[in-house]
Amino acid sequence: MQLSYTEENYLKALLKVSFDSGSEAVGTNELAISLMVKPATVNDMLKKLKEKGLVDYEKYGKITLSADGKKIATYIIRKHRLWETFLYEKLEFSWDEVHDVAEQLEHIHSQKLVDKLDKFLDFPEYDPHGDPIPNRLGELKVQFKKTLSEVAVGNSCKMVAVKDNSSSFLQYVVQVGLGLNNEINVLSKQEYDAIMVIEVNGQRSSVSQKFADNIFVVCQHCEAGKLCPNERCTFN
Amino acid sequence: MQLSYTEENYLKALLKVSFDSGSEAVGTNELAISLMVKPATVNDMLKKLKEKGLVDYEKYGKITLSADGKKIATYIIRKHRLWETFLYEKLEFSWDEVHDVAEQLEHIHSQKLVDKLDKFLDFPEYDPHGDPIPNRLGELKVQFKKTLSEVAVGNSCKMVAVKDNSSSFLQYVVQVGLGLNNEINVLSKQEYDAIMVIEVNGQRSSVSQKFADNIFVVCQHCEAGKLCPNERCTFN
DNA sequence: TAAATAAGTTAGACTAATCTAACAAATTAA
DNA sequence: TTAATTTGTTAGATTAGTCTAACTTATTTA
Repeated sequence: MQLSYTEENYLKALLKVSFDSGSEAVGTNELAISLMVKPATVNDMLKKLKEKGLVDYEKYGKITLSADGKKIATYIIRKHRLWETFLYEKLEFSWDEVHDVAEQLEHIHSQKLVDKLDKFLDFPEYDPHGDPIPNRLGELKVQFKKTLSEVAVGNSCKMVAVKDNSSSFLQYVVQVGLGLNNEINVLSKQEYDAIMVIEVNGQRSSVSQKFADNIFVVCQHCEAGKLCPNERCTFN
Repeated sequence: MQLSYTEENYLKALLKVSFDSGSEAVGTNELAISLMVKPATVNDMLKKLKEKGLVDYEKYGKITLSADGKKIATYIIRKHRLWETFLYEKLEFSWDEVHDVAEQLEHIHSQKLVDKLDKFLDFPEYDPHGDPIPNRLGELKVQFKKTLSEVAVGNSCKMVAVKDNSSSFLQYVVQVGLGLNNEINVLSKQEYDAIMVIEVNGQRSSVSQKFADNIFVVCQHCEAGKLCPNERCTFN
């Protein structure tokens, strides 16, 4: 089934929104905001995607991806993250530049291209933002991660990914001296507005709740994909 | 000016048809055949492209690219050929597989991507089919080449490019034992239907006029981009 | 629980890219 | 130099993706 650029984007958005919101079921408005179109437009497209068996959806009900739809959406995520990795690793794009170009490249139709790119990159497991790359079968590593905002004062943690992939956010992250696998010490936290003082490589910065919500971390003793062996770890 | 996928394809086709036909000016029908749409469709698009100042065109007259149009078309060719080179050199695609994927990749919009890809490939001058790759300024190497069908019996020549980039043709070329920079001896030629017997690396094959029309060659003494110093060379 | 608000749907319109069928102009050939 | 043929144009229709404005259903809250 050959889908249009737009249809692919709807499936991808559906997967992403359900990831971010934590719940399988997604609403029309939510999706419209994510895709930057009007709810009416989403409604029209939903009918088409339902017709094609890619979403499960009843009038006035919540939207979920069908098994087929999920497979396709995951494949698009795979392509997106492989391209990001290519741009970053091979073409020396910076962290904050890769997302927008990958948004285009993810829609190239060629199974062979994806497989060969994967091999060329030596089967990477994570993209430059720390997000796991689905494998050929659509499986992806589950990380036991929290957001920085959940870390208690006095604890330290390791940054493993970012939630927001926008250029402006990523540039800010770099400005704070932060990068993947860096250790972060949480020195203090305002009760009123949750502003945190953090320390990274000796550099102290104050960051907002919004900022901390977009940084994913694990306990520095944790290994990716496993529960931390440290009994006192607050991340399990 | 951000052009659509389709508009870009019209400009590219215009450049390609005028290359192939040898004349700047192109007709509606010719273009329609090249793009595999109906003449009426071409006519509609031409009005739009004229509106945007990308083609010069009067009712019932011939079509030519404007300076702006030519620049854009050349840039698309540049992207196409760089991607072909990437697929062939880095991802180990075969000769006949690169074209179709490059047809998609050429429409990715990112100046930075093109420049970085160019650098990554070490500024290649020719693509896997022997076609010259326009540089950043849109300049491209001119080759003093002929088609195999123009070579007289008893002469030998060197294959430098193919005209037809289709998978089926390229597979046939490989089958004949032929590749870029191979020497070809023209052993005989039928007067009636121009069928040629050629020899490549000791392998003899009979090839049709159509085949020979799609193989570009130079005298084996010629250097690309220069007139051959050999006075008896029939290629100058 | 009834009114207010939020969420979702429908009808009707627009644009881009395409088509078919009919028509007009230009070129070629008898 | 007219008729036949080729080439190019126009009008009207279609599909995909989007919109606005008006409407309906569901949820929240006073």
